[in-house]
Amino acid sequence: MRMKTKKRGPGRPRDAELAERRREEILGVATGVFAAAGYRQADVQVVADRLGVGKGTVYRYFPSKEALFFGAVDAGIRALAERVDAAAEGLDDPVEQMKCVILTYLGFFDENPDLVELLIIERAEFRDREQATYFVYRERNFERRAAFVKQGIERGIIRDVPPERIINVVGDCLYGTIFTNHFSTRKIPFKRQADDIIDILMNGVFTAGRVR
Amino acid sequence: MRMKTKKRGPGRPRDAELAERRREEILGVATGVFAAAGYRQADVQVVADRLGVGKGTVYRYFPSKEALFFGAVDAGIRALAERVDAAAEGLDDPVEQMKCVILTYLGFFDENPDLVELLIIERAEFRDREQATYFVYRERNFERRAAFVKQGIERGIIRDVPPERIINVVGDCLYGTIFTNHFSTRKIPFKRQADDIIDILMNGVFTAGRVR
Amino acid sequence: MRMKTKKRGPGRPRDAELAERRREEILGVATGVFAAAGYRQADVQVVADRLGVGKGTVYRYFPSKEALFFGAVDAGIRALAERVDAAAEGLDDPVEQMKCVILTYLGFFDENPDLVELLIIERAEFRDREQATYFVYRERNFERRAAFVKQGIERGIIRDVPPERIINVVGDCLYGTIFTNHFSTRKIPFKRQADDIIDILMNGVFTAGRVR
Amino acid sequence: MRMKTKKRGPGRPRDAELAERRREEILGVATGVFAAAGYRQADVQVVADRLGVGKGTVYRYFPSKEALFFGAVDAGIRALAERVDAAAEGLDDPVEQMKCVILTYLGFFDENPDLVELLIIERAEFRDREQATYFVYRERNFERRAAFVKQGIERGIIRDVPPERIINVVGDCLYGTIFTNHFSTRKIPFKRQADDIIDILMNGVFTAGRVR
DNA sequence: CATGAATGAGCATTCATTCAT
DNA sequence: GATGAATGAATGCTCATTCAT
Repeated sequence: MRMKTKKRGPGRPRDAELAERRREEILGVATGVFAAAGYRQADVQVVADRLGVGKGTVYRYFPSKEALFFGAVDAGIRALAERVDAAAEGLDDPVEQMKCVILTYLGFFDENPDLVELLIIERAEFRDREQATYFVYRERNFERRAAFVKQGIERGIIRDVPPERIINVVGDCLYGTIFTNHFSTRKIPFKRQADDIIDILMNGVFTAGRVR
Repeated sequence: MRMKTKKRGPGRPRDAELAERRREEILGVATGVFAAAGYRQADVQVVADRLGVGKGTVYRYFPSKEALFFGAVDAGIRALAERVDAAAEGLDDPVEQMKCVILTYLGFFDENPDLVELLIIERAEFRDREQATYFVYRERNFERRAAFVKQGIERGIIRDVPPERIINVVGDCLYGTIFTNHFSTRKIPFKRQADDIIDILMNGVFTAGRVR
Repeated sequence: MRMKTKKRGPGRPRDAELAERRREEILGVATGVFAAAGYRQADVQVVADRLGVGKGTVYRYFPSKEALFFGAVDAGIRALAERVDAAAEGLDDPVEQMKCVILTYLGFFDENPDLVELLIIERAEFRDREQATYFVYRERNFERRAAFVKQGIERGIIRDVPPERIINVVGDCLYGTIFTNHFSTRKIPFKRQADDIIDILMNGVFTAGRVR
Repeated sequence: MRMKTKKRGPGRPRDAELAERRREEILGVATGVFAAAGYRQADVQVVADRLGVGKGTVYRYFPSKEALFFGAVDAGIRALAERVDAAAEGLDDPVEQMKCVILTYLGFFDENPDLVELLIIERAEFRDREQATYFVYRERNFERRAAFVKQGIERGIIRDVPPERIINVVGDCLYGTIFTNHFSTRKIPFKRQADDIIDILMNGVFTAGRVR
């Protein structure tokens, strides 16, 4: 870790901050370009043009188009994770947490539709990868969510079924929802959509009391 | 066996049946090639090679690579629709029907993983299309499903919520599930998966009796 | 010349006439197709389609696309020659003959614009040929025209310059005229155009009496 | 010699001059290749090979084969116009000017036979264009030529006929001449040819004094 | 460091011609 | 004879990546 507490000496400063800012700028533009054009169709030259820099400069920051793409996906997923974590933080009630996660998740993709495109593109172009970026994220959260579900079960709020089952179904439902939102003509405000999903997932389709 | 009862004019007769068989053969191979390589990477020459025909022959049946791709997607979606319709036919009970649809749907994609790839590729490559093929299929079934849900509500089996809400959530859940199945390392037998989904969607996450 | 005075014996008649008619039909269609599309772009299949026959049939009458093209050019040039010869026939006055030839020539190409295209296409595509078809035609007529010019000189009507000079300039002028007519936006009725050309070529640009 | 008096920003500087030189080099080679092979048959790779550069480089300078072709035609026509204009400049006598234009025109095409091929190819391949490049050039010069002809008429040197008539016939005659020169086996030194054309066009075919 | 000129592998598509029926 | 299914050679164009300046 480089310390920056001391004043630097003479000479050109290694402006790591500037570099970092530049990197993020590039990723922002790249996200838009990839989302709009697809991986193959996206032209690194276009990214450079929009940034007002040379193509070589982009290659200084990212060794290849692929690296640029994955940089964009990672940044997107990281932003999603941060947002969801921040929203869920401090919510002790499992139910409240689940509701909050759903709402935040849908809200995030509503604001960042490009990321949905990136996720689909990742799968379409890099089908060899063992696990897509998104699912790495999902796995990383698994234990935390499972703990919450268990808590809910212990408190008698959540039905006593394997937590994994709940997490999977909820996760798939959300994943399917963002895809459908962006790939079909369906237009529902994400807040109402969150309510709908929460209602069905929480209470089920059946009239109360009836169990399969 | 081709009947030749009618006199025919001079020249080589068209054999519509043979042509249709050939068309389907081509689509079968193309599905595999596209699913394995992606749209851009897929080489029409490879399709021809696998069929043991010339590239020109493929172009006799499909005017372009794009047409070939959409032919494959359409055939897949049509097969899905047929299978699900056939399975659901004759089931009067809304609940039984819903269960059956879910099971058949997951079973179909379990058997035909290539179609999942095709769906994702369609979206990744042809993002300009107003509505992806899959969603045309979903819309086509909407009314039918809504009628069943209403029936279930009238009979007091299904909670009295807008049928649209149920159909959307169930649909998104299934859509998300097949994607997750094929894009993550998760491996669950589709039957158990169907049971899991049915359990959660039918009964909800909450303990019985509790409503939001 | 095949005699058909005697009745033929039994068996299928060698219907040479039908074949000839078919050949001409094909050439007529081919002329239009080549003129409209150019040599490379013209598709033999299109010729067959317009005739309502199979592609193989066209190839029965012409061994190759090239033969088909040259057949069309030859037919066109032959028709031109016939028309011009017929018109000039019986005209003894060299001046009347020259006028008549110019008028007929321009009239022919006015009626048959496709032939102009064919001539240009021949040159554009078959630049290896020693002499284009059109110039074979021009050479074939050279002697005849020269004889007339000489006659005119002897009679004191035509200036005493090498007949070749006159024939070349008149020929080039006509050739340039039909090309210009079809390749530029210039639209002048061919009769007036003939008058213009005749006026200038006959009387020159200078005021009478003045000679270089 | 490139001046570097001004400070420039980082990165490789654009060298507009070099680029222009390169562009012209490419056009020169392309002219030869198109003239020799025709548009369709010409292979951009051959152009690149002859230049000793990669195919992509050619495409850096010209966005398409078509643009390359039209670039070559334009350059040729521009060179023609410059040469003719330069030669005619300062000649006040309408007759001298006309003679000079004819001589220079024929001389130019004698030196640049490739351009004749390009003109014919343009028409053969791009028959949809409203007006071929050559005729744009001809139209551009029309007014200027007409003014000279009028002057000649006023001075009593040129017969009092519509100037348009003279310009058209002379223009068509020249156009027809260059085509004939290159498409037939006729081989006449261009100077003599110019004299022949001038003689006939100026003085006419008829013996002096006789007018139609 | 930044730039952008140069490269060339990679792929869809067309269509003349052949020949089994 | 007639047909049309099959073939495959031929080529324009794109764009990631490199590297001289």
